[in-house]
Formats: sequence, C-alpha cells, structure tokens
Amino acid sequence: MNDKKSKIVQPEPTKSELEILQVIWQYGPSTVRFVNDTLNERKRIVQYTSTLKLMQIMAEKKMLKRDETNMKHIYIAILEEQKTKSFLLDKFVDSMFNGSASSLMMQLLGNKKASQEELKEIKEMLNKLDKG
Amino acid sequence: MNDKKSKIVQPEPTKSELEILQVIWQYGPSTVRFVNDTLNERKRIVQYTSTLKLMQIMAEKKMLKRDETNMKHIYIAILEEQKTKSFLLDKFVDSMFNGSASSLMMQLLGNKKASQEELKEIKEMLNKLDKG
DNA sequence: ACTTTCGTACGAAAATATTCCTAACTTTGT
DNA sequence: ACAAAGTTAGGAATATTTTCGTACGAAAGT
Repeated sequence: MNDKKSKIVQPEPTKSELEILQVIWQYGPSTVRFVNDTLNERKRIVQYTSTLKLMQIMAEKKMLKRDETNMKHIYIAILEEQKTKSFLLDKFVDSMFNGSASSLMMQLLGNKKASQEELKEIKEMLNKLDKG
Repeated sequence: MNDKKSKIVQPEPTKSELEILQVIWQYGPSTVRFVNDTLNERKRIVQYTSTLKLMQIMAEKKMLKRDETNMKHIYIAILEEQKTKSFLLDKFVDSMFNGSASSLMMQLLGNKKASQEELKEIKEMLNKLDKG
C-alpha cells in the first residue's frame, strides 16, 4: 500500500459549501459571479470575494474543479449530487433517527411539509417499487 | 411590546450539542458523568470537562436546565425531542431537497437504509394516515 | 490613452465551535 | 485525619468555518 491515504472518504461539505454546490448542481458549471449573484438573491448577502474564497477552498478540497482557460474561471462540481445527498441523508438519519428511515418518515408525515400532494406521490413511489 | 426579543426562535443545536441531547432524550435527566460515559462508549473519546463545559453552555443557551440541589447536577432537556427533530428535519429537507418530502423519500428508497422491513412499516403508516 | 469595471490571489480578521487545563471544593475510602 | 477520587467553575488554547480587505492584473467603455 503505497498511498499515504488509500481510503476514499466522502468529503463532508460545510453549510456554506453546500449552498454553493446546490447552485452548481442546479445550473451546471458556473462562474463565481453567477454563484455569488444567485446566493445573494436566494439566500443572503455575501461579498463577492467571500464566495470566491470559498470556491477556491472547495477546489483545493476537490469538491470542485475549475477550468482556468479563460479569465473567468468556470467551476465544475466534482461531488456528485446524488451521492452527496444520499451520503448526507444517511448521516442525518443515523444521527437523528438512529438509522431508522421509517422513524424519519413518521416525523416527516407529522409535518406540514408533507402535503396531500406529496403523500400521493410517495404512495405511488412505493407501489412502483413493489411491482419492480 | 416590552420584551427585548419577543420572537421565539428554535435554537439550533450544533453537532456536539445534538449528541448530548440524544443521550438525555433517550435516558432522561442525567449527570455529566453519565452523558460523558455514554458518549465515550458510543461516539468517541472526549474528556469529562469537555462534556461538562458543553453542557454548561447548553444550559446558558436554555437548551438544558439543571437541578443544582445536589452536588452532582442533573441536566434536564428543555428542547423537546419531537419539536427539535422536526425542526431540523424541516431545515434539512428545505436545504437539501428544496422542501420536497417526496424527493427525500426518493433518495431514501434508493438507499440501503430503507430495508424491506422498513418499507413495510412505511406503507402501513401511510395507510393508517389515509383511514384516519 | 485613460478610467472604470471586473476578475483572481492571498492573507488576515472575525465568528463559531470544541477541547482541555488548572484550581478549588466535596465526598469517599482507609 | 488523611489521601484518593469525583465534581464544578472558569479561562484559555485549539480548531474550524466564514467573511472580507487589499493588491494587482485584465477587459471594457469612452
């Protein structure tokens, strides 16, 4: 085993890093300017250089990679949306609901978050799983 | 309006605070010693005084209150388990799945976390909701 | 050509969260 | 009575995350 670190670990994005990832996942490869504007619109006011810094750090951490061919660097997500969300959801379920998906559902169904609409969707989803 | 701050906000426990809350939620009012031992068993090594300090801070923040009648202070959860978990789940769904409970379910069902057993439970749960 | 705007790099400050050392007091065991 | 072990208080050190100021170069507008 020659590698210093042979274990590949899912890096765990911080809250702010996640916000940035969400933007890039949604819109694809983006400039700092675009990400920063989007964050300011939908989240909160933050200086351009703060977003820049964070995205640079994320590139170091290999969460993003960047295309430097042009002056305006383009940042591309390395962390995959599905894998990352699945990983974080797992951790969340583990720590909050002792690993029980159904406990989480319980909680969710007791929430206003789960509307009639969604309940229907969820049921359909389950039925599909059955048949498949 | 006489209050300095009339808005009641759900305090958001940090990761470590959450670990402590979990123990107290599970076992009820506890001493620092008990919480620390439990954390060391199931989570990770941490000095007694670290746990103590954290629990003191949590008391200041009104996440816990303490009974000081005896030398061994007893810490009691003020944050309610259901409310807190529901609140955090909400935030999680909002930030990760754009508020969509069914998206989260999707993800969950694609996980090994949702076993056959659990799928069954979840379905029963949904059926009960229908009839009720 | 000049000025203004926009971009990156870099370091440092600020804010937050976590850990633990030391001191002083209490209880327990011998 | 004394030593050992357990307890809290408080401050400080450390670690982590987040924010932003400053410098400087590139591009765009006039």
